[in-house]
Amino acid sequence: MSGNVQTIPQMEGPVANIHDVAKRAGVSPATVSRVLSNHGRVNVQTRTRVLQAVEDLHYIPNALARGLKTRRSGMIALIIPEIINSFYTTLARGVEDVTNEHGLHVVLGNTDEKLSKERAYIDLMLAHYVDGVIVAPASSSARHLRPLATRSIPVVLIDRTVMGYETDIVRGENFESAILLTRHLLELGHRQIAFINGDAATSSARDREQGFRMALTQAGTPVAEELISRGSWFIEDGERRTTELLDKSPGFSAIFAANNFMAIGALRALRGAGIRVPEQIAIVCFDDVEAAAEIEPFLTVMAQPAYSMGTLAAKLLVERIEEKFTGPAREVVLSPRLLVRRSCGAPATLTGLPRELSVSRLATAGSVTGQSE
Amino acid sequence: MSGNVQTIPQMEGPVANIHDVAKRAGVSPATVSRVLSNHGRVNVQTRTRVLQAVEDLHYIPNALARGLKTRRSGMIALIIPEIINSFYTTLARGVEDVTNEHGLHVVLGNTDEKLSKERAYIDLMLAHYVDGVIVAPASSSARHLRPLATRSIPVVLIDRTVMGYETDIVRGENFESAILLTRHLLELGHRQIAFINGDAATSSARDREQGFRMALTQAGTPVAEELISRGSWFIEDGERRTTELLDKSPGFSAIFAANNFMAIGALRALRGAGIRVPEQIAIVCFDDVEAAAEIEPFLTVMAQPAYSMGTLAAKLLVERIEEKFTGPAREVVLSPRLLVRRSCGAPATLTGLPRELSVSRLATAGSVTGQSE
DNA sequence: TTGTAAGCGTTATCAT
DNA sequence: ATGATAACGCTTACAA
Repeated sequence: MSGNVQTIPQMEGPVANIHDVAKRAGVSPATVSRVLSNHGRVNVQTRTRVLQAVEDLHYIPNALARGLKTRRSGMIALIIPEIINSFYTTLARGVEDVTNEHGLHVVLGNTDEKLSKERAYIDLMLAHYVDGVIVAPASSSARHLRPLATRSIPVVLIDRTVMGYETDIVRGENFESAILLTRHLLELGHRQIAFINGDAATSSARDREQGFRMALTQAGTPVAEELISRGSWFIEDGERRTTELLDKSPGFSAIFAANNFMAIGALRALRGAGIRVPEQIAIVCFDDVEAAAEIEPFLTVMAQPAYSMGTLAAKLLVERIEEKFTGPAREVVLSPRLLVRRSCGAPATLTGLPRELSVSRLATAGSVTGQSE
Repeated sequence: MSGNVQTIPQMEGPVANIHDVAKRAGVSPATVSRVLSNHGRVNVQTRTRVLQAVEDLHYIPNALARGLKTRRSGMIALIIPEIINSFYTTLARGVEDVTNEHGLHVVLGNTDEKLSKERAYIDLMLAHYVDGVIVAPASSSARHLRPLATRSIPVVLIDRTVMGYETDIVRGENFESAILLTRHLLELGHRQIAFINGDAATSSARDREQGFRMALTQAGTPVAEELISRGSWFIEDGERRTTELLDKSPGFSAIFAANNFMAIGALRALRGAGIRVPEQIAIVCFDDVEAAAEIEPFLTVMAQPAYSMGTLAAKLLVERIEEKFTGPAREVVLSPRLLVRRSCGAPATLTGLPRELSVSRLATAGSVTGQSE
């Protein structure tokens, strides 16, 4: 096995272009082009000759040259902030399944929640003339999205809003869902609830926090500012800030984490401090923790329909790309589901339980007034 | 909020090109090009004038035109089979972190374990003249990789081998690791072990199965063919086949799942059948189940160093792209780590436990003979 | 139905 | 140090 490896550039022949194919098929480049892009009608005889030549020469049309002419690439960009978070990857699967049906390819960019990376990806995609962009923005800033509109490249926002940029958006309902999730804790008797929020630069963080505050206010429970912590969406930060809260403002009996990752971080912190979950401190969060929940039904979560968000966003985008729809910006708001799971404390009762123990749906029209965004 | 949305193509101005920039800066297009691609030397005065014009016009160089000329795109493609599997996404993070340092952008393609999708992505990337490709192949087929070599586009395989194509590869050690993992079960007293394998078209599936067989043989335990099941790598398939095994060949006391997803599927199946894990049937698997393990230390796994695999593969690729290394194909084999976790059965003992309870490293040079690939 | 030729926006070569 | 000019490989009027 080791030893007799050959060098890499095996058979470094010249790459065939459309002229080579034309010559071999005895036609003009224009005809080859017509065959390959299915435009003008072409004799079935010559068509097969051309296809044969394409085959023989392993011809792959140069997408750069083609795009330079047509200003289209057949690619759409999907830009997400956390590639390791299953919420965004299942969403990506949804996008993919729809776009592939329309002959479009998805290229994915991970921004790591950094505006700078997001900007770089947008520019990259812009420069490559992608046909459309779906982006879950790392912040509410929209300046870097402008050039897309200028070039009339369709954009669909997903999961998060931005400010001052009207475009199609598919997102989860955050405000009322946060109210419900908070109420769930209140009903269990919790009064001192810590809120571990994500980056306040994102709309979802702001909406969820407002929902949290509203629920407390409605219940006549004072909002303890010292129990509200903001930072980044990552596991590590959730862990750090939970530890911080335990130090500075102990005494809370529950934690509301604004996403799944921070909930895991909080869990780590509590375990590290020798605190049992949920017996001593309960945790709930937004977004599901799929695989984890499979292994042990645990953590009550407000699960967003990630896959559907992806398919819907993709549909909106494809409609724009194919110009089936040219109207004003649309907003699709999907309702998360409250999944109440049992803790690990009572393993005997787990066997054979259905995977979702309890599901409550959000009413589409909420009772809360004045709340928008 | 609802109502007064404007239409999308706000400010659909013409897009500036290099001529516009040149005109505004009072220079020739060639000079603009020189400034932006840092080639020939250019007067510092004119340089700033050019950059000012670029700024003013929001000029973004057309990557298609540029690539058409230079045959480079500044992008590398990363093609993975399962975007929802954290093994591949953490690997992707590793790739990203290294390539970004070198000014290269990663575009990611998900093949869903389908050769057809992999082929489509390779062709797409080929057509777009990516500077390099890292691929975790869906099968051992290599035909569709040939054109990459023809165009001397560097390729690094990751996680899985292919047949008849010599190129750089970074992979986990599968054979001996499977032996160790099997031995772990044998030492716990298990004799009837079911093996839920992934797609036999992938090298990792074959190697892991061979390791499994070898461990049994070495221990003098007969290999029960009816307990070996092959199929796809997905959760659902792992679940289906586990149920099948429970039906047709009951009596096993442990399951060796060839990856994390099938282990989750197996767990589902066992739960569905009212079987307690690991009290009645134990499960071990390849690849970690990070988030899940955070929530409840569970499942003994052979965890591969996904992030490092990504960084290493990226380093090899960058070396090829920058032509720092032009030698023969290299093979990097990383050793997984056996993480022995406690089951959920004894929650009282969990508090404050370190996250990795026990770690054993593979010897680099194994004692097993004749085994390669 | 097919061929001719111009042009997409860059970069590279050659002058100046 | 900078400018003119010819490609790069394709598509698309327009001609035949």
